[in-house]
Amino acid sequence: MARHLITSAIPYINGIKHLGNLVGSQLPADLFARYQRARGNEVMFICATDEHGTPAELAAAKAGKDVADYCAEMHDVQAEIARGFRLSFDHFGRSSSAQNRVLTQHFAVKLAEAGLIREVTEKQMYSITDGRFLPDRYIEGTCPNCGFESARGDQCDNCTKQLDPVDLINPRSVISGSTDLELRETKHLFLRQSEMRSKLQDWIDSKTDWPLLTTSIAKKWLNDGDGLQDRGITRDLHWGVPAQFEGAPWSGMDGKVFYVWFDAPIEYIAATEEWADKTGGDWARWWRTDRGADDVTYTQFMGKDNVPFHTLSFPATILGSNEPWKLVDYIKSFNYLNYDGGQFSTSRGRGVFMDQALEILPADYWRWWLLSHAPESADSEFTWENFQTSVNKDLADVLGNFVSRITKFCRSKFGEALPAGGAWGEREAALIDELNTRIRAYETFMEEKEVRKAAAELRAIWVAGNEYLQAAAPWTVFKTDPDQAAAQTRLALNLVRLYAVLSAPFIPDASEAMLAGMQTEDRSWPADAKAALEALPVGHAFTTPEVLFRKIADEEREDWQQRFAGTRG
RNA sequence: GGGCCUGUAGCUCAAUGGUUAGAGCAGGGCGCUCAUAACGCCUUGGUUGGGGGUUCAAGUCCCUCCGGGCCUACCA
Repeated sequence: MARHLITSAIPYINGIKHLGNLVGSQLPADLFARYQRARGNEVMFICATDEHGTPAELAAAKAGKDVADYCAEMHDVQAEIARGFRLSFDHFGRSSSAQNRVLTQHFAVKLAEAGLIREVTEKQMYSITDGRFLPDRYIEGTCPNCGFESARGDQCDNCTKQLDPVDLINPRSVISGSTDLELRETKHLFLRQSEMRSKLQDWIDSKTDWPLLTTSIAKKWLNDGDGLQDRGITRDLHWGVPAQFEGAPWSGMDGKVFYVWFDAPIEYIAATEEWADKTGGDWARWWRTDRGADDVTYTQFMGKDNVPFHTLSFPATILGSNEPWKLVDYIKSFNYLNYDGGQFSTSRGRGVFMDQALEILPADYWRWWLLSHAPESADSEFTWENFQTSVNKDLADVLGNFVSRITKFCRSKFGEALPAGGAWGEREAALIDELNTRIRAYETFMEEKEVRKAAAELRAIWVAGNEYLQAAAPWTVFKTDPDQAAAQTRLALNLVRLYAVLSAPFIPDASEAMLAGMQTEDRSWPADAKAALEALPVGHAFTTPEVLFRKIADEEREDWQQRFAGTRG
């Protein structure tokens, strides 16, 4: 039995994520996790909320809440929504956990022992009114290049020129609007990634089967300009893992915390510890190659914005520690999902957010569309028309109607149990051949994390059932040869169970509904289609399920189109 | 500015340099009547963004121009 460690990029705590965030990491990770479990493999599927950083502090302040309370509340909200989408995490952790604090500090010490931490004193903008140092993006002013009045400290959105906050004319705090800014000296810890460059380069070069998107971003960072740069791993914030602690090999870091991007990936490990503490399980056999993790296959899922941190920073942390931690084996990255001619926008409330999606339709509808249109090779686009068409055609007509037509046919002609009599012939043999071929193809696409191709293959498997029924025509055969019609009907009812098993990673609720209808708990993966189509024997009782997927009407679609065009309300 | 990705049928997407560029949806025709007005079969539709080049052979490789997108290290 293979062992799969699967992590999804951890969503930021600040607010509810939109469908683009979902399809970029959590959903495909869940698909893979469910598939591996269905194949009988041992799976540890980890996700968490990424809770530290400036935006969390500001969002909490805006909500008038203590940041810890705010994060706890938002974590529960996100966890509830994740359950709603049937994301099957073994554990949904929190980067603010005690386990992560200990582990993050541990890694920092190990990196320091390896000579990979250096202290840097630099000058940064401090807002006296806000009482905090401001990240470049939290400073606005007039662009010295083009005169644009809302240029950010890092870049002017009008002329795209790269800026430094000190370049801005009349700089002000984005938070308070205050112009009471000054440059202050501050000391930070830097991870000497430049020292790790050739090691990381060799590692990336060895990953010839990774998505182009993943390796090209990594190589860009490795080779751009002077090559991989050292990176600050601390910040002047209150909310985070304290950078000064008992046993720290440095001093003068009081009141500072580790940068979110240092502690966030470490949370993958810490979340597994959280899981172990909760369940009594053994986290080390997933993460320590000296403690049983050497046979683990580790796959990460993320949007393209996360790639540099997962291909370079986090591996630098792992490798630099000189400890036997499990390193990622495959990084599946995704492009962005756009919304109806533009981008999803959290700030402008443009697009569909996860909570809203579930208010409108059940999880499976969204899961199917998102996964079958996953932005793998390029950015892809959500349109309501496309969504409506896919749901109505693929789910309602092809799959749902198949279940409906065969169960109702059987009920009316034979009653609600698999009828006896008849035998299979050439047509059935041909179907079995096709199914075997397609199921093997489906497995291959799933193993390769080719999400859209897997979805297309699954759909083709559904279509094969309709083709068979149409060609066999048991409703006609029944008039002259009821035994033969019974054999055909038995096969088709077994197809329903087979479809439930194969479709479960994509549409778990519908899969359960199909199994419930067939009154079986048999979820065994079809090693051979012939055997799978004999799983439910003659006389096995079933119930005719309710409509599996309802159709989306034009009026509904238009209504939603209006509702989600502008501001979230 | 630099780097990367991308442009293929009306739409969404496929195609290790190798038959006549393929699917789904939409459109047209036929069939079926078990079914959620569902299903099946057949079919229309392409100067592969433009131009040039390499090659026996180019959607695929090279150059160039045009369009779309992302990243560019202190948002996360």
